[in-house]
Amino acid sequence: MMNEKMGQIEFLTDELLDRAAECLKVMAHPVRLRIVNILMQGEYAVHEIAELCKTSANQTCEHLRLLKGHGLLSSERRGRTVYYKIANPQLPGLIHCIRNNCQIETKE
Amino acid sequence: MMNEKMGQIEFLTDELLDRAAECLKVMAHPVRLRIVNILMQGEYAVHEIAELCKTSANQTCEHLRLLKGHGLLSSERRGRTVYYKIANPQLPGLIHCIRNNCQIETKE
DNA sequence: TTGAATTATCGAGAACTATCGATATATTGA
DNA sequence: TCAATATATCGATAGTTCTCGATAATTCAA
Repeated sequence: MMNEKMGQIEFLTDELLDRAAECLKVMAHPVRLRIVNILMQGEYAVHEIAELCKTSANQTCEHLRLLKGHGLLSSERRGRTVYYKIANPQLPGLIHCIRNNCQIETKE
Repeated sequence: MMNEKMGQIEFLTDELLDRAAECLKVMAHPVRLRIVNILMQGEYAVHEIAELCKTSANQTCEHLRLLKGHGLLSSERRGRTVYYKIANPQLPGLIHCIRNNCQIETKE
């Protein structure tokens, strides 16, 4: 069926698509995008992130936990403060790409 | 607070982050990623897409409707067949970027 | 006009995600 | 030890998304 259409463009594997969808689901939240955008400048404490994102401490923790759980961030405690930073080097590239390609109309 | 950290990297606006998150939510599904990946090769009929994605006709229609509703795809009926194609020129770039940057471990 | 093919929509239930308040844990300093 | 600060977790609720079967709409051909 439609063999003439095949060729030129690569077909992604199911496994890659599953992983990509999973990754996108994690990123598909305005606060989590904001967190990653902030952390592109360096390491920040949870309370600093919460303040910059205007979200409660516990919500901030949950977002951070999710991002960390997917290997996107890492954390380090120093005293009673926990600092988060970007752990996955691909993340800034993804953010730049989203910035350039997600200027898409929002409707349903 | 932490003024010394500001600078170098751009801060995205809330509005852009909201739109980006919305866009990512639409893309954050393996079948919808597959559909876009398929349509990067050209125009396809609904039943062809369903077959290639191994999904039922009605589910395929719903995914297509969602993607079309966000301006990512467009459709054209010829006879009793409806053909879909990519409507947003940014989409292939986003797919390439996802392909390159979403090689991320899947866990919780 | 009837039936088949193709696409689209609808409704219900399941599964998942977000949010919030309450509470727990960890660390420091008085 | 006690209180304060900072972070993390828990449980309930609300909201969203997914999936599936049923049904509707459109078009063509017999």
